[in-house]
Amino acid sequence: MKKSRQNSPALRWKLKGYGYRMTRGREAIMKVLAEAKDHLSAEDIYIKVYASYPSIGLTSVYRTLEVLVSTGLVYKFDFGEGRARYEISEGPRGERHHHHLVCTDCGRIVDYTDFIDEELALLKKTEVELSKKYNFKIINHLVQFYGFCNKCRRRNRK
Amino acid sequence: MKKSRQNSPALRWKLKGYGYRMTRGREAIMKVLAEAKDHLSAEDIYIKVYASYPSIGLTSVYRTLEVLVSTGLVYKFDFGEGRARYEISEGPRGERHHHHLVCTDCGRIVDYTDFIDEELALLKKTEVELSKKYNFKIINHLVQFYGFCNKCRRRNRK
DNA sequence: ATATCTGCAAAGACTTTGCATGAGA
DNA sequence: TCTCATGCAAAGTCTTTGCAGATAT
Repeated sequence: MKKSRQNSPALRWKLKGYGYRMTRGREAIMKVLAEAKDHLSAEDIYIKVYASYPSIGLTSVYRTLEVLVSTGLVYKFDFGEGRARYEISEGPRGERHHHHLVCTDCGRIVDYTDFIDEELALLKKTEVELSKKYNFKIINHLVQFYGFCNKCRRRNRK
Repeated sequence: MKKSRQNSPALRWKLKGYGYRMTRGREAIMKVLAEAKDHLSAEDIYIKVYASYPSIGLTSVYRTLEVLVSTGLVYKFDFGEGRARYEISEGPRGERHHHHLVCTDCGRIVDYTDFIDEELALLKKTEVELSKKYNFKIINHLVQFYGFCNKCRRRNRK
């Protein structure tokens, strides 16, 4: 059974649960996100969807992403490239939940899940305390490390 | 003694140490950053500098910020507003080092230093392990929590 | 049937670039 | 002096908006 067959209906149901209509474009976008291995930009998604559904418009990609991000189904990231990147969410405790290592030189991104349990435990604890102290309802967190990857370090003697 | 008198010369020295020339514009920008309580956008900085040095150009602000960020003297943040915000750096172990709590509704940002020690200890440990495993030279990290602040939660019943 | 959603074109917003002039060391 | 930095204007990118037509429920 293909991944898309597992994920799309679930996402589909979720979006409808939020009161949104399910359209061919939205479904295609969600499928691309569900199957993506990388962090895709809006244009990346547009191109991928276009291949199987050429009547898609870039505007719809942006609008759908806005909806998906606002419902928490998708994460939006900024890796300092001047464009946003998107990634399907499985919640901060989901199986594929990870944090990022970003090379500030070439933009390479490593998803890491090592030590995630310990990190998440501390983040959860911090979250509880911060919620109380600052009266925030915390929904999500972002953890990224920045530095130079192997190649860039060698190339620049960093 | 004013804060600016403490910080500007230090920053000044540092920039020169990287081989850059110290100009009136750069000094003014650094002074504004050193005295800032908030996270300033390029335009915020431009406006503040303009008040005392009207021959400043927005382009120079961008160019100076690029230099300052590349040397690590200033942090660049994205809080999801479509524009970058800048903040003076004292390094990840500096006295004023903090993490952020971001309201995704109104954009309000809280700098918190609570529990920072424990967080930093774990981050440091993670950093060491990640460096080893992925061959990265880690320079910096970013930790942000996203959610709804008190006001927005009430307003929207979140 | 009708409230939503869509694509297209245009606008908007932030940031970067080209180039001649000006200024630091 | 001579390289580096600056301002201005223009261009470049990504993203959002207006609107008439199409679509999901």
